[in-house]
Amino acid sequence: MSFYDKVYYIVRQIPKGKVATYGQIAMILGSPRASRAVGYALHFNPMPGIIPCHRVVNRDGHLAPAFAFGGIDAQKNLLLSENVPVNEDDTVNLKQYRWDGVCDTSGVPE
DNA sequence: ACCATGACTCCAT
DNA sequence: CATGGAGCCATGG
Repeated sequence: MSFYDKVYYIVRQIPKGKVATYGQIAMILGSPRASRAVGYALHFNPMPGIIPCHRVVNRDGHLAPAFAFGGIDAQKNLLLSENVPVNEDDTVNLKQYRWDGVCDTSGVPE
């Protein structure tokens, strides 16, 4: 499994009604500073319908400025559909909605 | 191995 | 709070 594939695997596991940050995904993959590579991975192969990238936000909970599914508006709409409130600033309350699931690569296929 | 790229993050101004 | 510069990482040429 490539780094990117792991990213997709992790993102796919984000439970409905929760969001994860690039940094958190990177941390789960074992490289807390690879947030950049994570974002790049999602960008170059978003796999619509399979990877809920709308649940992936930056450290501020701010939605991606270049959401490929139809813009931030679409991403915001998707989050709202999952009971995840989005502020006027296009941000979510990480304090309450940050994904606190598994934090290791135990179940991540190589 | 080196350079360039990018949905990131941190620090300084 | 807005803007700019530098650091980090994985991938591809």
